[in-house]
Amino acid sequence: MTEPAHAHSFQTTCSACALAGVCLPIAVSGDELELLDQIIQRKRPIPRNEHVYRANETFTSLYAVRSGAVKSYRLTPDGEEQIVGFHLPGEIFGLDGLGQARHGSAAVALESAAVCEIPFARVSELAGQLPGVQSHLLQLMSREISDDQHLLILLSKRTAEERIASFLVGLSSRFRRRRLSATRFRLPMSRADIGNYLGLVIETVSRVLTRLQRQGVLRLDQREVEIIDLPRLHEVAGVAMPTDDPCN
Amino acid sequence: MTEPAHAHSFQTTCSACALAGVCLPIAVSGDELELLDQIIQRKRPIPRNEHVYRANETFTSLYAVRSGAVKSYRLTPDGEEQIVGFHLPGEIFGLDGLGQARHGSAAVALESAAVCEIPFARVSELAGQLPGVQSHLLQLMSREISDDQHLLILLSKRTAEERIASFLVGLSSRFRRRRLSATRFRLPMSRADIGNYLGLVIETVSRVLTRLQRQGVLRLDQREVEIIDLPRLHEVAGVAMPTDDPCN
DNA sequence: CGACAATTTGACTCAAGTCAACTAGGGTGG
DNA sequence: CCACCCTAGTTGACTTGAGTCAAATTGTCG
Repeated sequence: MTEPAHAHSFQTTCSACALAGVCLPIAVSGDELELLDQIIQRKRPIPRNEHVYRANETFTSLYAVRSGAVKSYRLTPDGEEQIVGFHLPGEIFGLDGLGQARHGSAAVALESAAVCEIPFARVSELAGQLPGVQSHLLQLMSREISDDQHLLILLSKRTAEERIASFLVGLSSRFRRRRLSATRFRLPMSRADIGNYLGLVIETVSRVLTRLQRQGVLRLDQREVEIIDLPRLHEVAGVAMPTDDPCN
Repeated sequence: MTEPAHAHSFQTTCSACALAGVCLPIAVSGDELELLDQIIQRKRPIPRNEHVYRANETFTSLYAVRSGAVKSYRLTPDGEEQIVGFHLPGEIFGLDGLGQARHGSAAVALESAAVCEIPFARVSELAGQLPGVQSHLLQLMSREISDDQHLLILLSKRTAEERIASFLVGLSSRFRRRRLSATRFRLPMSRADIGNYLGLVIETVSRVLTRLQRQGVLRLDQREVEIIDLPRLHEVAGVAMPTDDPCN
């Protein structure tokens, strides 16, 4: 929006980005990537609690997280928020309002975050020409559907302990994918956010976490997590989490 | 699969179909529709409990319900099924495995059903040429995302009563869209399916339904529903259901 | 007509929610 | 540098909505 004509303001090109291979261009090669690179805008950092977009705003762009973390949520009819996803570096968000003209959800930075903005009109054009982009787009959307459906299963059939274990396992593999430690990381979201996402009250989240800690499965210090016994955590989870399950 | 070379075996063309305007071609016009018509295959009726596709089968086609009803479900890691959607005449299903090579869910007929099969490779081609098709495809997927997220909210924050009321309200508007009665219809699914979908046990479904009946909100006779006080039902629901909420 | 499947109803249980203190950090301003 | 406050998180005691188990009822179909 407030981006100057010369869009490449903040940092590298896609090909030089540390997140290449995690992010959008994964299925895109050579000159395709170059084209893409020209339409992606790197926005200045977004401070904690600031919105990337709000529910009902006109849909113009997809976004990729470069650093920090973002949550997206919907408003329930009674005005509460329901978090529908957390987005870590290298992940794309904002797909929801894609067919519609407006966003159905809102996205807000959990901590100071940098995002790339990808004007959809341009991607759409590209998609017409490059089947790689087209199919990658569809892949992203179907992954989103998959993720939501995994979460559905979690919410409709799983106990508090299973939900939280799954959640942590899921985070763990997302960190691993970025070649960060899968067993030691910092939670970018509050207990309240975790609870909201998993359909639990904050007290329950807290209790389950301390229980897992007492059982020696993990160690917690504030938002720092160390998973001591990952196999055990998998067992407790029983079910795979969104975005970490290769078999879709 | 077993379809003869001459694909147009069962019934009309899209333009003559009673469901035109509800189904896929809604955003497609004139000769586009004709093209589409040539790639859609009308399969012979699928008997109750027979699968349209199974989880993990290679993804080849989208499907549209012509008559009857279909549910799609995922298998949880412990082998139970989690229903993720019900599909009524005029609705498209099978979008889930779209980006992936395989279906993540399975689809099975709830009652004897007729479906149209839409080979995706052909649609994909078309989409490259006709932006109308392309954008309609995206629209379908984002509606699916929306629907799943509505269901998420339902499951994570709502009481049994609210879930069931929402479910009925949702069905009601889907019947209305087909220009059928919004207040008198037959449930195509069992109580067990409703419960599974809404994250409730069958006994709870039954109890809530009888309670709503006692309160004079609706009348039930087996699977026949008559909604006596739709506004009241809306109130009880508190939240809108998947696929009936125009504001995405 | 029997057998099986689907649904309803009742009695009891329990996982998670509610309410209410309490604790620990993390700033901020004097 | 410290007193203070504010937010995030933890813990305990109690309540409750929905699940479990069990039995009765109704519908369906060979």
